[in-house]
Amino acid sequence: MTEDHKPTETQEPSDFIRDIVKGHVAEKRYPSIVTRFPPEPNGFLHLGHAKSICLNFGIARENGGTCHLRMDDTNPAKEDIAYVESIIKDVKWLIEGWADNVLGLKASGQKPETKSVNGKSDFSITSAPASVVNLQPFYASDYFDQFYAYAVELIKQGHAYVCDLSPDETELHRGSPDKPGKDSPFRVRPIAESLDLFARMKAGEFTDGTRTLKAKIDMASPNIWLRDPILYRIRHTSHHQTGSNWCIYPMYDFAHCLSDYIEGITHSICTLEFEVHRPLYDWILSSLSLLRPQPHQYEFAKLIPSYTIVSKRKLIQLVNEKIVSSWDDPRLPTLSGLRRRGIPASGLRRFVIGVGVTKYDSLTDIAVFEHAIREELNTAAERRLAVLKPIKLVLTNIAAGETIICKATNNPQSENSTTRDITLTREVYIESEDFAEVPPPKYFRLKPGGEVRLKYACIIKFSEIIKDAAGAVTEIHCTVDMDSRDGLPGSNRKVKGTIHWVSATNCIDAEVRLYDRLFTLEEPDSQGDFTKAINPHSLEVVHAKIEPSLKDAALGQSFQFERLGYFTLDSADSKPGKLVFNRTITLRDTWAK
RNA sequence: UGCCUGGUAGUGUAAUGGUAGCACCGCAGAUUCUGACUCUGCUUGUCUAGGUUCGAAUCCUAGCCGGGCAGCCA
Repeated sequence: MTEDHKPTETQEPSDFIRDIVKGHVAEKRYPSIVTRFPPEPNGFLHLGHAKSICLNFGIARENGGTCHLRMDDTNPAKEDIAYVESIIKDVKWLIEGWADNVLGLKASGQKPETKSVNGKSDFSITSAPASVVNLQPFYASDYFDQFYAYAVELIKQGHAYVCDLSPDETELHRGSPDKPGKDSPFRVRPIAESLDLFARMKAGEFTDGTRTLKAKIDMASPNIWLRDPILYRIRHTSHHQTGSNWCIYPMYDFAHCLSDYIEGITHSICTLEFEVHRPLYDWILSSLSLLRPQPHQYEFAKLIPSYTIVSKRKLIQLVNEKIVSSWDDPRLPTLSGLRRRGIPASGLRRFVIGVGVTKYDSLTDIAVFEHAIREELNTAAERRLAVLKPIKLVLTNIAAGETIICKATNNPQSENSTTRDITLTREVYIESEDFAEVPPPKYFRLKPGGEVRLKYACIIKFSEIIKDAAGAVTEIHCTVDMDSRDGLPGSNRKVKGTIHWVSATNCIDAEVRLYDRLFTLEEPDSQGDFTKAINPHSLEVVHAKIEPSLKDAALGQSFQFERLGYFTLDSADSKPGKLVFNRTITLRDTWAK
C-alpha cells in the first residue's frame, strides 16, 4: 500500500460532493462552508449515520467551515428527549479529537434573530463560539415561529392553501406515479380564508387530520412530491422541546430547507432517497424570495454494511423482541453498541471515510470494517495474556511455590515499547485449543512428544497427559527447558509454536463475552424475515483466566489478548472484582480456515 | 407504456478523451517468541450493441439491468 492511497485521516478524501464544495470554495461563493448533521431524535445513531457524520463534519473540517448538529424534531409523536441525549453523546464521541473544533452548537436559549428589510422578515441563527458555557444542538423546533411566519408568507403569495381533505381523500387526489393527481377543491380557496383557517389551525380549533396546509404546485407533476405536498398538519401532541405550545407541526420538506436557510447552511447533504424531494426543497425556498443565498441539497448513497441491519424499525424490533439485550448491545451496529464493544471512534472514521461517497447504493463488505478496526487497534492496544478456555499445565521441574519473573512486551508495534513483569509458576493455564492429543497435520502447538514455547517465558517439552476416570484430559505435564528461559541465550532457540498462558496461582478470573456477527446472511432480509437469519452463536460467554495486571484496566481501554483478539471492559456490567470483558474483534486467523 | 437516478474485478472505490489503478476478500510464499503484524507474488473488471474519434470506462444513440419515489414519517 502506498502512502498516496492509504485511507488515513491525514490524507484528505475526495469524492463528487467534496469536488463540488472545493469548486465553491475556489470561486469564493460562500464566506465559509456550513454543513449540518440533522438526525431526528426518534432512535439511536448507527453505522449508517457514522458515514453521514464523517462526511458532513469532514467537509467542514477540510474547508475551515462548521458543521451544525441539529435535531430534526418536527414530529413529536415519534420523538423523545432520551434520544436527543444519546445522539449528542454519540456524535461527540465519534468526532472527538478529529472534528470537535468544527462542531457548530448554539447557546442555550438562543433563538433566530429577525431582520426586517423592506417590510420583509429574515431569520437567521449562527453557531455560538466554543467559549460559551452552555452549548447545545440546534433544534428545528427552535424555528417553529419562523416556519409559521414563512408559511403565512407563502399563503399570502398564493403559494399555499389550507385544505380540508381527509387523509384518505388526500391520498386519492394525489394519484399514482404513472397517473396524474387531481386538484383539491380547496385549492382555489381565497387567500384571506386560508390565512384565517391557518391561524385557527394554530389556535387549536380543529382536530387532528381535519385540515392541512398544502403548497400549491402542480397536481399533474410527474414528481409526486410536487403534487401539492402537505406543509403543516394538525397534531395535538406535546413536544419534547416546545411542550404544548403548538398543535400544528411542519412536515420535513417544509422544515428542513428552511432550517438550512435560517442556519446559513451552504451544503445540505443527505441520502439518495431525498433526491426526488430536491425540487420541492428548491421550490419552497425560491417561492419565498429570500434575502440571503439559498442552500442547496446534494445526495449520496447511504452505507449498507453486509451481515448487519441499520433500519431503525428493525433495530427496534431486535431490542423489543429481546433478541439483543438493549440499544447498546455490543452486537448492534448502533454507535452506542459499537462503543461498548470496544470499537475505537478513530477506526470507525477510518472505515466510513475509506468506503467513499458515491451516488449508487452498494453493499459494503463488513470485512472492510473489521480490517479498519484491526488496523487501528493493532497499533493502539497494549498486549496482555489471557486464557479463554483454560486447561491446566503442570511444569514438573518447577517447584511448587517457586516463581520465575518474565518480561512481557506491552506493544511490539511501538518503537520504544515498555514491558511488564509476568510470573511463571509450576502450574499454569493454557488454551485448551493449544493442545491436541491427536494433532491434525501442520499443527504446531502442544502435542504429545512435542515442544512449544510459552510466550515470553520458556520452551517446554511434553511429558504426559493426566485423564480422569471418564477419559477426559484434566491436566498436562511438561518439563521446562531451563536454558530457554526468558533472558538466557538459550531462549533464542527456534521452536515452531508459541502459545499464551497465565499462572494458575497468580491469575485472576474474568467473564469474557465473545461476540460474532449477529446475522448469518450478507443481506439479512434478502430472504424475507431477517429474524430468521439471526446467528445463534453471536454471543458466547466464557470464564477466563487472565493475567493479574488486567485488574487495573480502565474503561474504554483496548487490549489485545495475544493470539486471540482485541478486548475491552464492558461499560455496563464490569465491576472491580468481577471483571467482564467484551471481545471487540478477533485477530485475523489464517489457521482456522 | 410515469418520474428521478445509477451501472468499473467477488466486494468497495479511482481514472473527468490518452498505459484501467488502489483497498478489502481469496490463494500461494517469505518472515515471525502472537498461525497476528509486516513483506512478496497471483487470480478476477469497464452491462450490451452501434456510433463519433488517431484514441472511449469517459462523448452520442438505442437497449438491458439495478435503486428510489404514491406518510398528515424523516
